[in-house]
Amino acid sequence: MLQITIMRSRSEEDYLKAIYSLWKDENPISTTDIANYLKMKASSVTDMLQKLSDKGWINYIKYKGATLTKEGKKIALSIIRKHRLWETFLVTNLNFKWDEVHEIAEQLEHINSSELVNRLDDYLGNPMFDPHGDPIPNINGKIPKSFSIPLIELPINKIGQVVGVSLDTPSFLQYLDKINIHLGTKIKVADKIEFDQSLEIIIDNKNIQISSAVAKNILINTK
Amino acid sequence: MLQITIMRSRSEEDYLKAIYSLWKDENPISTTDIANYLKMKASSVTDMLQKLSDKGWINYIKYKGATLTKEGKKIALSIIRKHRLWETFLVTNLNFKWDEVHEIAEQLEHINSSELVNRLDDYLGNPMFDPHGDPIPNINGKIPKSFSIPLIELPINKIGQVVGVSLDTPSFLQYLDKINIHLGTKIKVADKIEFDQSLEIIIDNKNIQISSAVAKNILINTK
DNA sequence: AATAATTTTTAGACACGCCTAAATTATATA
DNA sequence: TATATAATTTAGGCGTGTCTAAAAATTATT
Repeated sequence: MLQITIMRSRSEEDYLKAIYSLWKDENPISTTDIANYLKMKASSVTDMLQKLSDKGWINYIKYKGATLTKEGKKIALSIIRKHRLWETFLVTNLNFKWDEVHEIAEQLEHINSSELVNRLDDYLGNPMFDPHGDPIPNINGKIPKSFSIPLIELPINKIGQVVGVSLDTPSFLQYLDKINIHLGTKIKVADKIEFDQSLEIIIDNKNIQISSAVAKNILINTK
Repeated sequence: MLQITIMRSRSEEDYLKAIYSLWKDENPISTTDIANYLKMKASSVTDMLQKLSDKGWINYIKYKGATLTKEGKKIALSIIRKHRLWETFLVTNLNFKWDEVHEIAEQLEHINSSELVNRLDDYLGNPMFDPHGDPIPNINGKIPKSFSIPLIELPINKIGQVVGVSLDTPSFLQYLDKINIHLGTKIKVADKIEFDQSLEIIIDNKNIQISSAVAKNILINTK
C-alpha cells in the first residue's frame, strides 16, 4: 500500500478543521457557514473548497456545500489531536490558565511531526481529555467517549466533579476562574431555583449562586 | 515609548536568522551567501533584503550586502532563543536524540507568544546552553559566555566533560551516538597521535580512537 | 408560479515569496 | 587599464490565498 503524505498549508488545515467542527448531521456544510467560522469572504471559501476537493479531502458539490472524505476527516482529527494535546501541555505543565491557551494551540497544532505528537502524548501520560474536557483523538483518530452531564442536570445533594466545559469563550472561563471552579473541582448542588433555573451550589464548603446559563456549560462526570 | 510589534512572516524571520548566523566580522553579508545558506536564488534574496530594509530590520546597500540593525538583531536573537529552548525541551523532556531535533525546532521557533517562551524557559529551569552546547540568549537577548574548548585541545591525561558540539550535521551526531559520546560524557585523552592528529581517548574505561576532525568538533568544559 | 431576496460562484485584482532570464555593477586578470 | 568573469539587481512571471464586484443559482415569499 503506497501512502504518500501530501504537504498541507496552514490554510488548508484550517479549512478542514472548520468543516469538521461545523459538521453536525449528514448535511453538507455551506460556504457561508465556513466563511463566518473562519472570518473570511464566501468567495475565498469557494476557491479553497475547489482546491480541497481536487486533493481528495472533501466532497464538494457546487451550490450544495462540502463534507469531509475519509482522508479529510483523518487530517482534521490529527489536527484536533495536536491542538488538544498542546493545550493539555500548556495548562498542566506550563501553568497557563485554561482561557489563555487557545490562541497558542492554534499555532502549535500546525507543527508537522508525527514523532513529536506521539512523544508529547506519552510525556503527558496519554490523556483522554484536554483541560476543557474535550476528548483527545488517539493516534488512529478514535475519540474517547465522555460520560459527562451538564451541571444543571446534576441532582440535588449529589456531588459531582468538573471534567470540562461546553463553552470556551475567554469571558466564561475567566468567570469560572474567579468563582474558583477548575478542572477537578467538586461541586454539590444545594438547591435548584425553580423561578430562573439558577443553582445554589457548594464549593469548598462555601455556598454560591450561579445562573442556569453557567450551569449548562459546566460538565460534570457521571462516575 | 511607543512600541508596536510588526507581524513577521516565517520567511522574514528565516532571513534575519540567516544574516545573524553568517555574521562574523564587521563586513556586511552578501546576497550570494544568504542565498546559499537558505537554498534560494540570489534574486529572491535581493527582493527580501529590500523589504527587510524598508521595515528597519537590516541596513542594506545595493551591491554591498546587509547587516542587522539593533531591532533586527533583537528579532534574530529572540528566534534563536526559541529554537534552542525548544531543542532543549525536545531532548531533555521528550527524549529525542540530539540529531533529531533540528527540523522540529525550525518549526517551533516561529511560534509567536512571548508568554509561551518565557514559561517554557522557566519550565526547563532557565538553561544557559542547549543540548548541542550552544548558548541560549536570555529574555533580553544576552548570550551567556561558554567556557569550552575543542576536545583536540584537551591535554593528555586530563578528564573533560562533553558540553556540546561545534558541528551539528546528522551524520556527525549519529556517529557520536554510536561511539557513546553524549552530553556530560567524561572523556580522558590517553594519547595524541602526532602523525594524523588523531586521539586515543578513554570513555567508560574503554579506549577508542577518534580522528582529529571529530576531536575538533566536540566541546569540552574547562572547569 | 413568478418574483424578490439570499446564497454562491465567477471574474478580475493584489500582496507575498519564490523563480528564470537579461541587464547592470563590481571584481579579477591579463 | 582594458577586458573577462563573477556577483547582483531588475524585469517579468507564477502559484497561493485573500479580496471586491458582478453574475448566476437557489430559496423564500407573495
